[in-house]
Amino acid sequence: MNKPQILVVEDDTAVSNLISATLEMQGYQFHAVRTGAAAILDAASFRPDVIILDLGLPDMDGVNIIKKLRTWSNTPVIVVSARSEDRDKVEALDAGADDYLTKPFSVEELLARLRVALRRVRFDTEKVSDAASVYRNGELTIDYAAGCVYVGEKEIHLTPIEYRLLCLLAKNTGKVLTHNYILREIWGSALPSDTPSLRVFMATLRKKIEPVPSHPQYIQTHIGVGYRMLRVQ
Amino acid sequence: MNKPQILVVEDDTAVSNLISATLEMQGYQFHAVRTGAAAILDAASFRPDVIILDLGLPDMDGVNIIKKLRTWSNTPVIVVSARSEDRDKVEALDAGADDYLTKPFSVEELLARLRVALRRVRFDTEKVSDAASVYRNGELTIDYAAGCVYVGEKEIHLTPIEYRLLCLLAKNTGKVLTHNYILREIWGSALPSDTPSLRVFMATLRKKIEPVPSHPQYIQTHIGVGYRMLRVQ
DNA sequence: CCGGCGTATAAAGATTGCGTTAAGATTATT
DNA sequence: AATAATCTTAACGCAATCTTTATACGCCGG
Repeated sequence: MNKPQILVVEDDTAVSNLISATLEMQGYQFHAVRTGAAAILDAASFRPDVIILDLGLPDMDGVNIIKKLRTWSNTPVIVVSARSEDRDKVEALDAGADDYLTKPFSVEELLARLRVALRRVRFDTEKVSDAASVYRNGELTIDYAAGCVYVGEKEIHLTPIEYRLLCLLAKNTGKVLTHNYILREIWGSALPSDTPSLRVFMATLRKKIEPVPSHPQYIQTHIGVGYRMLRVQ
Repeated sequence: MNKPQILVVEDDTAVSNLISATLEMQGYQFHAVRTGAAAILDAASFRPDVIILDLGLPDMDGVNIIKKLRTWSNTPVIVVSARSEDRDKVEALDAGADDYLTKPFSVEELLARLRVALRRVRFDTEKVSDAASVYRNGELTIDYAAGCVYVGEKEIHLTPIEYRLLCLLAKNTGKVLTHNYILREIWGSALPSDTPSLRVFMATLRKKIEPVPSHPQYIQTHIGVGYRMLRVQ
């Protein structure tokens, strides 16, 4: 394996420099960015092995960055945050972060936790070839990095849940996803009361992406089971 | 997936009880042991999905437990320790631990980090099990992961009960399944009134998968007993 | 050849689950 | 605090599915 690539997302220059200097000294290759938007773009284009993410960025909420990332990537995320409340930790970890360090942190500990993350990447590299950052299926295009969805040439607007739902289906094109699985993935815990909600979202999603919503081309219903994204053409 | 299995290794009764009670409340299955020797034994026999390990055990050094474990297992290990020195953390993490929590810890945080570890386990096993999830018999193909059935190249649509019925027969190819057994497996309880229903389902299933439904190739009737899936070709 | 037994098949209800709409509640935005 | 966007909930018509019922078929011993 080549030199590990690390993406550092941190707006505080002092901390960023500290981390960068440390990584350099350890022989890692890295990119440093200062905003959430840049983080998402870089995660897609540079394909880092691990992401070190500060939660307190100026432009986006850190948890939302993680969620957005997790729609298409499994790259380990180590959160570095000034917030030390349990709530913050739980929220970030449940959103998909792999580890959480509270500032001020020890450089040694960060490096150790980084090694843990890299160990895992090495372990399951090639087993799960990380998805591409653009998904195409028929007329449908999802640009994960930008968070945009197109039907043909036209960009369409999706609400957050609609977007995550579509990504989930797209990531599992060809597989039937059960209601419970979808509910767990999108809502976290499967409150059975949310099932009707899922139907509503499917309806609105189909209205936005299907040429003829009453005869779905992309999203197929499996009655009594769940839904499935079909490969078109 | 089944209930996650957790192994708790902790000699302090108070902490052990706290963790156990919490796990129980969350619906996890767990074993609690008090020594390093027992931990190694249980990790081998019990095959937990995650191990929660206290470093300060009476009989062995915690780091050595991890090292020993890592010679043959990749089960995620979450360390819980009273030592908060960087040296200890680095040592444990580099020995193969996946996470390190310092006592006193918040139960919420432990649970969140546990979920992170379980997420990884589930992900790994999913990818592995995918390979063995296709059944082939003559022209018949069942893709368990995708939940689809093909006859030749053509996908055919099955209702939930038809699908479960076919899977049941397929998983017992060559064996005769009695009416009662099938009724219990598919309907849960064997109400004898459902037997005619079973016949109807067999008929529709045969119509969908058999080239000549009146001369079944796959599903054989054993009069007075039940049905059997035959190995074709 | 007949009649009983168990099965296959068809068709007719009964039931369940889905899609859709719209209104109310919640959350984000300004 | 007001407004807009989003999410949740409830209701209802409709379609798919399941169960039931009825009839026909084949096998076997008399």
